[in-house]
Amino acid sequence: MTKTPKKEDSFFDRVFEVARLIPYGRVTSYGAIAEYLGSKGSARMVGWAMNSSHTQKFQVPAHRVVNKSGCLSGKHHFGGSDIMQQLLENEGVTVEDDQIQDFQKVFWNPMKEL
DNA sequence: TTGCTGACCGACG
DNA sequence: CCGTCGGCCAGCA
Repeated sequence: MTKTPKKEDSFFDRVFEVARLIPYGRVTSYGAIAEYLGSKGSARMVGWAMNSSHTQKFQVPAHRVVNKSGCLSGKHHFGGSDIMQQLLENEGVTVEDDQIQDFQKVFWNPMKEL
């Protein structure tokens, strides 16, 4: 038994779960999700989880997750194009120079909303 | 199995 | 103001 559980209550799964809860036209930051999970210092894992998000069967709106500066830090991982920006603008979010405009306005806080 | 890296954040000088 | 470093956890070679 050294192994475990079939139940995947790993840090990653929680990140994906929260990411899926992000409403349309809203964005959040890695630190916000990490803090919501109770590990404020593990913001890196949130970003890493997004990288592994493609391994999940659920579609994870990683394009709605940006760094605390509102900058599309992970846009290079979406396919090498401005797809991330296009998706955000498609949802009504204004993005310029890889940076979200009115970030505070479209910012979605999981701790506050949930 | 061990070790390194990674889409961040905050603090320090 | 800007550059540098540490910390957090999990996947991958």
